[in-house]
Amino acid sequence: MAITLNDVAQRAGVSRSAVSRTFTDGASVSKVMRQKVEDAAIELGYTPNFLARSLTTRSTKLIGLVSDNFHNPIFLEVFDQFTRGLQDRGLRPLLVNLSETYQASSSLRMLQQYSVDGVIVASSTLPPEVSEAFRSAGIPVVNSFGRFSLAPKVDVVGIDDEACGQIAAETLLARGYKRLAFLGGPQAATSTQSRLRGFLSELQRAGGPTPDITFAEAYSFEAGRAEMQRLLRETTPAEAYFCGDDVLSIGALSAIRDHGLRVPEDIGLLGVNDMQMSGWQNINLTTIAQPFAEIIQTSIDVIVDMLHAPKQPAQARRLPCRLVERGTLRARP
Amino acid sequence: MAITLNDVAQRAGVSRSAVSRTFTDGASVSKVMRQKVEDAAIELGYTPNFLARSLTTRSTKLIGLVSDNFHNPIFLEVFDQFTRGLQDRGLRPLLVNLSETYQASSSLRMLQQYSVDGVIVASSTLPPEVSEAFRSAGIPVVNSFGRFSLAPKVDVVGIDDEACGQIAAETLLARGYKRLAFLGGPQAATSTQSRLRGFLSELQRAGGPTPDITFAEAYSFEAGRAEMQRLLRETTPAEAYFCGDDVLSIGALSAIRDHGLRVPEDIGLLGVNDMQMSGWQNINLTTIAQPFAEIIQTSIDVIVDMLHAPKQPAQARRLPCRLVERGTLRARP
DNA sequence: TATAGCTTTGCAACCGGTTGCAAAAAGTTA
DNA sequence: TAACTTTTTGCAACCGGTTGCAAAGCTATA
Repeated sequence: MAITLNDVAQRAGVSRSAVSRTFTDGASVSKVMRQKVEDAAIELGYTPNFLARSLTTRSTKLIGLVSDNFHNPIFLEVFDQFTRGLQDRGLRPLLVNLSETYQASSSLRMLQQYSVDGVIVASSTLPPEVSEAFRSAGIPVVNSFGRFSLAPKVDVVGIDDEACGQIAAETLLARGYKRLAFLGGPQAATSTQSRLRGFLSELQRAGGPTPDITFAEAYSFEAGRAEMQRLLRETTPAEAYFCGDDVLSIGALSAIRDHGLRVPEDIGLLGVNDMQMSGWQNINLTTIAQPFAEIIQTSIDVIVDMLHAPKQPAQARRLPCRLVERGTLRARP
Repeated sequence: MAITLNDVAQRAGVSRSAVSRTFTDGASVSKVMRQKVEDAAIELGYTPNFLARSLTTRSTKLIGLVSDNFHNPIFLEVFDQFTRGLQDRGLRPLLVNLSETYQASSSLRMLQQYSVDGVIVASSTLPPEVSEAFRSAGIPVVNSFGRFSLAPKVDVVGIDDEACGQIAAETLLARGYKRLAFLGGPQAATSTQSRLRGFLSELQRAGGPTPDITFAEAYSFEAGRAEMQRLLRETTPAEAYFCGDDVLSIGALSAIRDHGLRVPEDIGLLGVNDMQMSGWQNINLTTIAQPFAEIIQTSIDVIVDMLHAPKQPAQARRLPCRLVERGTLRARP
């Protein structure tokens, strides 16, 4: 059916090796030979079969892109940037959607069967074991948006969640807020735990108040809204909330407004992520930006390096967050 | 490095064919042989190499999933459902992100090189030629969210955009709106054109008014907001707007509120898509729902059928839309 | 027990490429 | 022109599998 090396060789009247060589850079081919082969190839519409080639070269240029986060709108931006970044480097993302029905363990086997050159685990909620399994199977892996650790078992690129919590504390204190609260993501998520730790330690250091602490069920609009509704109903609300992430904040925002309160006049709100939507004028969320582009770029750089270099000791990289001022916190007094 | 067929054959003391056969269903292997081989395989941790296999079986189970829409939040839901649906059937999505820097033509060559079994083009904005190129290259292809046509050159699964326009007209007329307007997506998008056509024809049939017609630059929040701002500034606004899609509507909504007008009291708004966010209580957009799950499921069914059956004549399938009542249109009088 | 019929097995060729090696060709130098 | 390098080329083996074919092994039948 498809045109193969053989067809081209025959058409050009040369050996198969010659054809192979004209399509392998760095191989030795004379000008005239190259011309003959390329003419024949164009004439027949030949393109080399990458998978057959991979058998001997041991490189497929396939990168497993595995995630369990197909609901938080921020991840569309993440997938956009990952796919473009990989494409720019001639790599191909094989997308894996982890869920209850498709477990991490089967994804490992599957990606092995497809001989992927490497794997990017893009998730802040998957346990480290998922990434570690790839590494122990000998597959280069990087965990994007993973948790920082001093002695990581796999390469991690993410933000400094504790520093993020600190920034939140500094910001809220500087605005003169007195009664503070932490409205975290799912309690089990390590990102939420680290942010809380940083938040608390900075409050303590600065002699600030002890905040109320609650957790939403998930990083989602509904969870944020539900938890804020509960808080408004059952408690005296704080003056300002440091929320687990933006989508959660937006849920909380809707609950506050429905309750007849104003933001930022009655209640202040601070998110994390700076997703596009947070900049929309009808949301206009003050938030701590994750450097998505840098995290993704760095992750790709790391995995590309691993393709060339032999196995290096794993490293965890922390990239800095920064405050994005918008309209859900009152101005400094 | 990795364990191969040979290793297992040697370990089990049998021929390579025997090993291959125990991992190929439908092949002839005796009980004892299977046992021996499986023992050895487990002992060594062997899994067959899918790519090597594909060389002779001519099936990679790889499906190219190509899209140019990595900005509209609705597409995260789309990718979620596509990847799960494909995974459930043992197929692997190779994600392709088309943009100015990565053209459709190079994606065709690339997907050919990876011998994909089929391609799903998920886009309502890409021209039909993109999908057609795959078909003429002999690769099974289905265009999801593509435009309906009576004599399509490739299989298409989408909504009935004209019917969608009709529903919009009926809905707005039934609410007693007199001054209507169409705020479309990009003028070049065929989806926008078809919806406009259905909208106009139904208005005419029912003896309704002639609507104002304008187009936003893109299916995006900013474009919707910018166009609505312009309308509010330069024209007498209509009583109700039928918008190109939900994200556009949300942009328009924000412009209207910023202008000090209320929705639905002063201006009515009707979207298309019913993305998750439209149900959020602070948006609460009345909209015409696309049957995403069905479109995606059908698309996968179609491509799977094509893998087994020889080339059939192309078919365009239209799935029905339905109105989702929320809070941006006034009630029937 | 011989024979026919079915199942199981291994051999060897093949899928579409790459690559080490040695022979052939081309280029240098004297 | 001869001798020596360097470059180009083809052969053949290999990557990790599958599969048609024929031989070997079994079972059933007479």
